[in-house]
Amino acid sequence: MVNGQPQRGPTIYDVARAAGVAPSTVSRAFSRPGRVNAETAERIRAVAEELGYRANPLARALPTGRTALLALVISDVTNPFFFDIIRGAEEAASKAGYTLLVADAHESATAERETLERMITLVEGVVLATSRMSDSAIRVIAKQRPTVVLNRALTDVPSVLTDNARGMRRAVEHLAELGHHTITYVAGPEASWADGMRWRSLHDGAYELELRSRRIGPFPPTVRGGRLAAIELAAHPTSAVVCYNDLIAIGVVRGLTELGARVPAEVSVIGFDNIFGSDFCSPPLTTVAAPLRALGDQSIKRLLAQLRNSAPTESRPTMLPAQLVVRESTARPGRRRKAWTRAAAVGAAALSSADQPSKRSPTAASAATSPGTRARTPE
Amino acid sequence: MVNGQPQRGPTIYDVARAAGVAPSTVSRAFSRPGRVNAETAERIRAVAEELGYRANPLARALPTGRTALLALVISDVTNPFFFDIIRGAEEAASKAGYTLLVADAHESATAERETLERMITLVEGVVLATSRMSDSAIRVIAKQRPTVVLNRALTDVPSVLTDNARGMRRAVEHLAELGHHTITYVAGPEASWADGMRWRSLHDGAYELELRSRRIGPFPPTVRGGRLAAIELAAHPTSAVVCYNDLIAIGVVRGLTELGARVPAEVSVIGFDNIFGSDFCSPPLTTVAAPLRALGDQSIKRLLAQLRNSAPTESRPTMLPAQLVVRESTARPGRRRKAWTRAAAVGAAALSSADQPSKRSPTAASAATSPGTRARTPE
DNA sequence: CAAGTCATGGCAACCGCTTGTCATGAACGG
DNA sequence: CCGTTCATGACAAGCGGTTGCCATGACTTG
Repeated sequence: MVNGQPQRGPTIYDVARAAGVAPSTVSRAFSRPGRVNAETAERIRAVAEELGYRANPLARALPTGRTALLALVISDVTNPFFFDIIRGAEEAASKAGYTLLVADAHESATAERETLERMITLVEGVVLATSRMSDSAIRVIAKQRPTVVLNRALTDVPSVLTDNARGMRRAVEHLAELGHHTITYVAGPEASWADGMRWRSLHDGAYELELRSRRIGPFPPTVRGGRLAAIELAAHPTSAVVCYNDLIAIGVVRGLTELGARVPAEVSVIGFDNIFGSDFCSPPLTTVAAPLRALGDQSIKRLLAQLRNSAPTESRPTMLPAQLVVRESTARPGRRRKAWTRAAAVGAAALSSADQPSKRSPTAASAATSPGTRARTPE
Repeated sequence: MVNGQPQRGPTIYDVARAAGVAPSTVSRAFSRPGRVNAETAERIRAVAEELGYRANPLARALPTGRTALLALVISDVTNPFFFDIIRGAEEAASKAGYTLLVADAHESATAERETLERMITLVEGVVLATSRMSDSAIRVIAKQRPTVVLNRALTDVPSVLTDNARGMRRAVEHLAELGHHTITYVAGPEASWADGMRWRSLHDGAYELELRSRRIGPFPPTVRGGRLAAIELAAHPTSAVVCYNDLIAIGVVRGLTELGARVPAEVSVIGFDNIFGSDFCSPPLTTVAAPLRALGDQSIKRLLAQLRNSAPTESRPTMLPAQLVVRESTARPGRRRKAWTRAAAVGAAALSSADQPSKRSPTAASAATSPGTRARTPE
């Protein structure tokens, strides 16, 4: 395009003139089905088509406030956790005739607020996925536009949650069954509501099953954060680790491996969310799968319900089930536990020995065997 | 919030009344710095602050056309390829005071066109990343709004590209150095411009280095697509495979492994893009790294330049360098090539034997060893 | 046949901000 | 002392739709 100004197309006035009716009639022909004589409407539609008329969403939104835009604020685009959430949300939104504005908060409450500030006036509703903002900041938002929070509970603000408690419970049971006695929780961001929830559930579950639990962290919810955690883990070894999320878990596995610990032979690691990549990392991660797509879908649906009813429909949180996916990062505890800790204590980048493939029974039917793999790390 | 209608805040009229000036003066106090007496402006600003006045972007955009919105259309949110592109783009956009609208085309030209249709009137400019639309469809878009295409060349439409040719050349050289004689290219979507480009470069490079090349596909650019490709590869074995992208490469590796072929001992696999996950899959992928972040950043910058100059500034494509990242999915060709093909021919889900860890020299200094890993696949 | 209904289309007033144009008066120069 | 110039602020016309209300005329009904 040549000129800088956005091109303006034909307006209802042009259509009206061409069709020999009033602009208001053109408007109604489109937005108010029965309000206009069928034949007239048809004629108008034909003329509009011919002229290439396209309603200007801005102009429409100005008097009505209906922008047909919904915002989905996520804490980090770079986190695969949000893939399917976005997908689910996008689908639900566009099916309802809305366009989704995806905004990234860069894991920062400030950035989140600023971004929100910028687009709140533009959208009809907001989904805050894994928000890093304070409760009160969220309430400020909720006062301006219908709001739904994802993976966070907040009185008076509708929310959709994963059943972390049950998921975590299953993870703990799994480890208990394998024979572990102590579980270490690798914590994620302090600002994360889910993090507190998960830790509490682990703690309670462990208590009931008579296991010991401890917690380290917080760590950034990234692969890098997980590797940091691995170093700390090396200092105080356990046989079983549950991580805030898969990203951390992947980092932990890699970090431990580099430090010479074998996963799962010496340390079992469980992640959370079942993100893209958790099945093809090495070893494939045992993880508590979040219903990602459904989370996105449901949060938009709740938002739409609110938009329609013009009142926060019953504010009980929507609770979606989690599911333990057992892969190959967990096994019964071995005994060579001290070996790698010492190695780690000595130096950094490991000089371990573990060479024979781990022996554990595959959890599912199919059982092809793959060659070993090295753990070099070109970060 | 209680009422359904988006809340309307104070307007310039309210501010004007409270400050005892005309609305136009309030408007200018904000948008036209020197146009209003400094003291008056200060007073207005104070009153506005006190009233909590926030300019309504819609109302502002209506007469001016300046929505401060930019669209980034990507072919699939679920593809990690776009992570850092989005990041880079988002950053560049918000630094320039624009908000980025990220839209997903679901790998479909139709969906892409529809989405675009819906938001083109809303945005000031468009970046088409890895578009699946036809050239002519893109030109139609470009006629309506300033447009930049990413990873695609198109006369008259500014573009930013990765130097695929050179990257592919490096990949081919790498395989040649290792001693491979034939290279199979696993093709991605036919609608992808980059796909054609990559294949051509591979073909040419192979020719010059006196290797043989062939091509299979197209396959969907997903892990799943890669596994499909693996089956086809099993029918016509080669020692070296270059894939359209990392996702396919990961799928190929997994598929081959399940079929009983050892990677890289029997088959070397190279991916493209260096996406999230390509470093922690098993084995870590040798890949041609695209400058993802820079791609996002540069495409927005070009778009902004166009927006400012109100004319497509010099239309030479911006070319960004690619880089071969050698990890562990490539090695010199082995001889047991026939083994896995037969196995594959026999049945599907593999029953291979390969058990001893592969032996190859790590490419970099550090060299910790990890235990073997199973290839079960809970898809 | 008069009065009441109803379907249909037009008029005009917004929505909130931008901006071209003009009025006003102070400062300034000759 | 008068005519210019300039800074400042107000007026009002849009931008492109939406929508409440009214006018018109056809049709129904008693």
